[in-house]
Amino acid sequence: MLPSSTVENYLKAIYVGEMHLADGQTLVPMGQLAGALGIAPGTATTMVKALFESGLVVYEPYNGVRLTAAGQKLAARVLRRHRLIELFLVQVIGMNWDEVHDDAEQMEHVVSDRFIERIDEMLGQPEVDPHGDPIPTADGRLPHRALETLLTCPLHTPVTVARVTDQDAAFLRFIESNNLKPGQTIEVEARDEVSDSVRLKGHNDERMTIGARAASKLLVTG
Amino acid sequence: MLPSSTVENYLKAIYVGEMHLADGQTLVPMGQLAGALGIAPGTATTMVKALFESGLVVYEPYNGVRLTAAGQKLAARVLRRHRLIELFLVQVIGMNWDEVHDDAEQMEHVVSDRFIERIDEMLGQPEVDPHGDPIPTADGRLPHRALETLLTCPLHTPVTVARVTDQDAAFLRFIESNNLKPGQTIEVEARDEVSDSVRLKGHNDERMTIGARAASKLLVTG
DNA sequence: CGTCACATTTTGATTATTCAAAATTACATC
DNA sequence: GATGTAATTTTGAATAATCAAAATGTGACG
Ligand SMILES: [Mn+2]
Ligand SMILES: [Mn+2]
Ligand SMILES: [Mn+2]
Ligand SMILES: [Mn+2]
Repeated sequence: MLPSSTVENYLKAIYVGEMHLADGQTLVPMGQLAGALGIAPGTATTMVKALFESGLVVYEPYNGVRLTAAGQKLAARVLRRHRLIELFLVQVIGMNWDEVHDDAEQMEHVVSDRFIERIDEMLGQPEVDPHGDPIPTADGRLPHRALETLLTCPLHTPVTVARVTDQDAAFLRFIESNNLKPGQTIEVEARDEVSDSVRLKGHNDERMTIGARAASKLLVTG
Repeated sequence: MLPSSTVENYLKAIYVGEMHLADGQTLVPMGQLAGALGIAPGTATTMVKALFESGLVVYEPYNGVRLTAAGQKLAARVLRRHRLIELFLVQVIGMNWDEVHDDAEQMEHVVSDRFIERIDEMLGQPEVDPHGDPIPTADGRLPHRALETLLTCPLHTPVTVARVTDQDAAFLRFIESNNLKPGQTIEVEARDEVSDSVRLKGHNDERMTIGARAASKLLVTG
C-alpha cells in the first residue's frame, strides 16, 4: 500500500522531531508529535500504533516514537519533496518565501516523481530550500551543516545568514524586510542578557536590535 | 465548508457530463457519472444525494443529476485549475502532454489561488490546455469554439487540429508521433464507410489512414 | 513511600467515502 | 397490459481519520 497523506505527514513530523531531540533522547514524545501535527493526543497514539503495525516506527508506550529504516526512507522522501517544492514555488513561480509552506504541505503528497525530478533539475539539484533548510538527497541522506545561532556566533565578525528556523509568515516577513534572509551578511555587535536582546549591524551598516528568542532562530555560518 | 477533493471531482464530472449530453437531454445519468468517476453506481447515488442536500446539484431519482448555479461555479473553478495546471506542466515543467493528466487531477484540489493566478499569468491567460480543451475563465465562463471532427470537416481542404478529445496516454502518443497535435495542419483526402477509415495528408504531405473512431476524436478548425 | 500533576492511553463516538449484493424501478417489447 | 432487462437505489458493512472526555500510568517531590 502506498502511504496516505496522513501517514506521510506523521512520518515527516517524527523525522523532524527526531532532529530536534535533546542529546541522549532517542524517542519523540507523543505529546510533541500531536502538537506538531495539530491533532489530539489520543489520535496520535492510535495512529502511531498503526504505523508500528506497518513496521514504519518503533513505539514505546509512554515513552515515544522513532522511525525504523523503512519509515525514515519514506519520511526523507516527503521532506525532500516538501523543500524542493518550496524552492520551486519561490524560484520558478515567483511566490514569496512566507507563502509557500501551505502549498508545499499539500503538493508534497500528490505530485509525481517525474515532477519532482524535473524541478530538481530545473533548480540545479539545490541543497537548501528558501528558508535554508537542507534538502534530503534522492537516496535519503540529509546533508548536515554545522551552524551557529546569533546567540552563539562570534561578536564583531561578519557572518552569513544560512537558515531561518521558523515558518511563521509574519516572522518571515519581518526577517525579509530587515534584510536578514539567508545569504545576507551581518555582524553581531552585542548581546545583552538583561534586556534579552541582540544588537546587529546589517545591510548598509544598518543597526537593529532583536529579541534573544528571534535571534535563536537565525542560523549563520562564519 | 470548503468542498473535499471528492466533491470537487463529482462536480467536475457532472459538469463535463452535461457538455456531452445529447440534444434535449438535461440530466447526466447516474451510471454515466459513476463510470466517469470509476466508482460503484450505489456510491454515486449516495454522494449525489449529499450534493443535493448541499444545494450543489438538482437530482431527479432514476433520471439523473445536473449542477445548480452554485455547483457550476465550483465545477468551472476546478476544471479551470485542471487545465491551467496541465498546460503549466507541459509549458513550464517540460512534461509530455500524455503524462500531465494524473498530476493535474490531484493538484487541482490542493494548490492555492495564488499559485493558479501566477501560472495563469506566466502562461499569458491561455484559452486552451495542451489537448486543446478550453480553459474556463476566472469568472466561470467556458469559451466555446465551433469545431468539426475529421469525420465531418470538408475534404481536400487544409484544416488545423484544434483539440484531441481522448486523454488516453497511448492515443496521445500516437497522435504526437504522427504530427497530429493541436496546431498542426492537415487535410482529409478521403473517407471510406466500408473500411471505417479516414485517409489524411499530414505534415510534409505524409499520408496516413486512421480509423473512424480515432478520427472522431480529432477536432479541427477550417 | 505517598501524592499530585502531567502525559499518555483508552473509550465511545462521528464523519466521509467506499463496496457488494439485494431490492426496486423504468422502459421497451411482445 | 404482462414481462424481462437494464439502470438505479437501498442495505449492510468496511476503512481511515478524527475528537472529547474518562481512565490510567509515570516521575518528581516532599
Ligand atoms: Mn503535508
Ligand atoms: Mn522550508
Ligand atoms: Mn481531481
Ligand atoms: Mn486536458
